[in-house]
Amino acid sequence: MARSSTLSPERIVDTASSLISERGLAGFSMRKLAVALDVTPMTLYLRFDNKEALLTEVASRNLQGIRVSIRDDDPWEQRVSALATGLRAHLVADRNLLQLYAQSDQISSTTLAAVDLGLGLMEEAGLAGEAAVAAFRVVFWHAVGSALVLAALGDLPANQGTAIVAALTTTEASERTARLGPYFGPVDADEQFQYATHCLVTGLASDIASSADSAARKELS
Amino acid sequence: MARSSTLSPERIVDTASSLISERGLAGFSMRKLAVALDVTPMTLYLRFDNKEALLTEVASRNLQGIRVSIRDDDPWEQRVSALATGLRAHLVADRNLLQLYAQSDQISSTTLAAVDLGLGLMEEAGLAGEAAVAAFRVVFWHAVGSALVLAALGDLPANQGTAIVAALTTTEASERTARLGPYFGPVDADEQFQYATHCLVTGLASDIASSADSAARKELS
DNA sequence: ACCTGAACACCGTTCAAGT
DNA sequence: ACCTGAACACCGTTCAAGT
Repeated sequence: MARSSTLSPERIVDTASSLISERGLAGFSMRKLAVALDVTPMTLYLRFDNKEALLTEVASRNLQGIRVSIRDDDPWEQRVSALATGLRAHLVADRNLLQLYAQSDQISSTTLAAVDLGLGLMEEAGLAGEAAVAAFRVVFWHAVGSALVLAALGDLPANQGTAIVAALTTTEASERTARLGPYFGPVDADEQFQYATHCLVTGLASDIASSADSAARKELS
Repeated sequence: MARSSTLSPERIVDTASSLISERGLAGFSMRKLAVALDVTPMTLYLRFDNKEALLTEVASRNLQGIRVSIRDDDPWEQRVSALATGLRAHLVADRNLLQLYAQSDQISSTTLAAVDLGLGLMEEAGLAGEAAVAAFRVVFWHAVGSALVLAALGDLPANQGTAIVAALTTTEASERTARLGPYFGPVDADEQFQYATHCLVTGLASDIASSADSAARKELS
């Protein structure tokens, strides 16, 4: 009879995930996890090769939950932007876990319903095969990159803003940089992302349109 | 008389920097640094509050070396792309140090000649004040985000490519995703970045142009 | 088969003491 | 003023032994 107390790998990953989410990656240790599960540290090593393997599993499991939904009647640019925003929002939702993704090499090796959605958008724009995948990658990594930047900068955009002003004005700043320095105030990371995404998607659309043109010209000649 | 053996903070930071660069951040410790400097660990704590403060100093010092040069006679889009590419190249140059930047909250608080260059490009495009800074930020964080993505994924794009194919085909993949799965092969990270940068800069240029239009319209009415 | 206690080789950091 | 030895409270991981 399978005792309910049997320590399944799933329960280990679950507990590790909530410990990290609650107290942060820096405060996480195999020993604390063992205490939380009421076992000896060694017991964990019977399920996972080492700490890194366990963390990879935690990251992978958490990323599988990504779901993004967009409104079908919106224009193309807006739907692509919504996809990027949704992806980023999921990654950013839990700072402690995001920190984990950045160390686990696993972002791309998880199943994403969002991948299918994104590929659909690219095919709708007229791209096929490798070109569709390449265009999707641009949007996908844009969202991931923005999330990683946010994680790297921590939760103190105000602090960061003042810091750059200080750096820009103390050193041999050019007239231009000194003049624009004050505008390096606190950034609204979401607003910043929206602007960047708008530019990226606009550029992507125009690139797709112009390569469709040149393909059409090629067919005529 | 100042003995040459006096342990300056600079020498500590220098040694820490090369230890991390050579053997990686994971293998770095205050004790090993102390051995390398032939002092007691405690001596380091007389100069720095703790390990984190020392690492922040290392990151900050390394980022101050960023220099990007672009060709003045290239078209605007190309120069902006070159700026982004140069920034990213510097960040990516040393993987071990990049890992460090991602943890140090310091990317933006260092002096960058590149900042001045980027701001100049935005003013040249007709942007002023806050709008110039916002546009520059888009390009800057695009480069940083891409570098962080690269660091997060490690040096194994081939591996990563096959992993996503496996994930896409094993699960309930839609017809579309299964069909496009094979195109998720190994990615050339630099090529990927070039494409994304091209889209971003194209979109930025068109956004600048269209807001100049609407500003002109406003002035006429 | 599954789990444990004790140990090894490390950490970051601090104390009281030396010169 | 500047540096040290010894210690504290942790780590990840492994061994040999238990049931």
